[in-house]
Amino acid sequence: MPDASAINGELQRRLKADGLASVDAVTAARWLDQAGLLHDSVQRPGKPLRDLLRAGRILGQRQESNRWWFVDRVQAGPPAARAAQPPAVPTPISPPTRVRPVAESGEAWYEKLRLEYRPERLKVLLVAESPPDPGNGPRRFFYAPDLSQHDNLYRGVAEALYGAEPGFNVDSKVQVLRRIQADGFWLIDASEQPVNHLSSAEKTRSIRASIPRLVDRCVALAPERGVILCKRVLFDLAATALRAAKVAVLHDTSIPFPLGNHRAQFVADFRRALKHPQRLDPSASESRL
DNA sequence: ACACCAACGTAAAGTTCGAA
DNA sequence: TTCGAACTTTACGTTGGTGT
Repeated sequence: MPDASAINGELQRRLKADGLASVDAVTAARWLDQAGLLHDSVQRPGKPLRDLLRAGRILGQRQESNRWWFVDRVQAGPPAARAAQPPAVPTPISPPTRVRPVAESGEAWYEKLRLEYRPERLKVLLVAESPPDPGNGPRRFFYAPDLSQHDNLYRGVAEALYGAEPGFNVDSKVQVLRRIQADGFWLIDASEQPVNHLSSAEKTRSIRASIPRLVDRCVALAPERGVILCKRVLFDLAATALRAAKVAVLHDTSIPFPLGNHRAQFVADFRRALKHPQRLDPSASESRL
């Protein structure tokens, strides 16, 4: 009989040591095998741990809608006592205690710019993937005052909102950002750390891990009309969770990132989303922005 | 232990834009 | 005109979860 207390202790210890908010069942099973606490199955990796998960014996266990199991890091407390709690109840970490392992300086730069353009009255919350990792080049960002050739998201949003107006100049970035702010739009990122330098698999894992916190933030920000997810993978990973949390997602299909030939599609989908009938407050005014 | 199915991960292809 | 960068889409093999 596996020692559930020792297993829970080891999983929480590894999550804390690695600065992770959650871990998938297969990785967790590998940890336990390495620690000599639960021998993993070679043919069916993760199987022994999944049996414990199905029995509801793992602290912080969670099963996604796609049936995949995860173990979340939980707040400090006696593991043995908490392991006996009812199974399959998500135990998310509250935002103030979440581990943020990467240097704050870059993040603070993004956050400062973002806050400069936070609208007084938030109508539509735009969600992007993450701030871009500039590599060795200058930092880039949706809310950065300089317009670079890589400002695809800014160009897409500006085009969608104001591109139909004669004489609209997308190059006046600061003025356009102020107008976006005045019109009640604000952009946040699903992942607060850049993920564009990661492999597609790592990127997906990173975004998926950020979804619970993204949902919390969207609920807290409570945009009047709802959110628009500005990339296909974001819609695929977050739309269901957002709707489950009673956050209105203003489009029913994924919207492509506004890059190159996909910008026209983004603009069309974005404009359609703004006409979406879904509302958080059915009594809200019918007037458009 | 096995079969089945859905979801995932990865590589390759496709598209556009800007620079040379 | 060509090439490379940046990114999405697609196809297909692999993997994970479940029921028996």
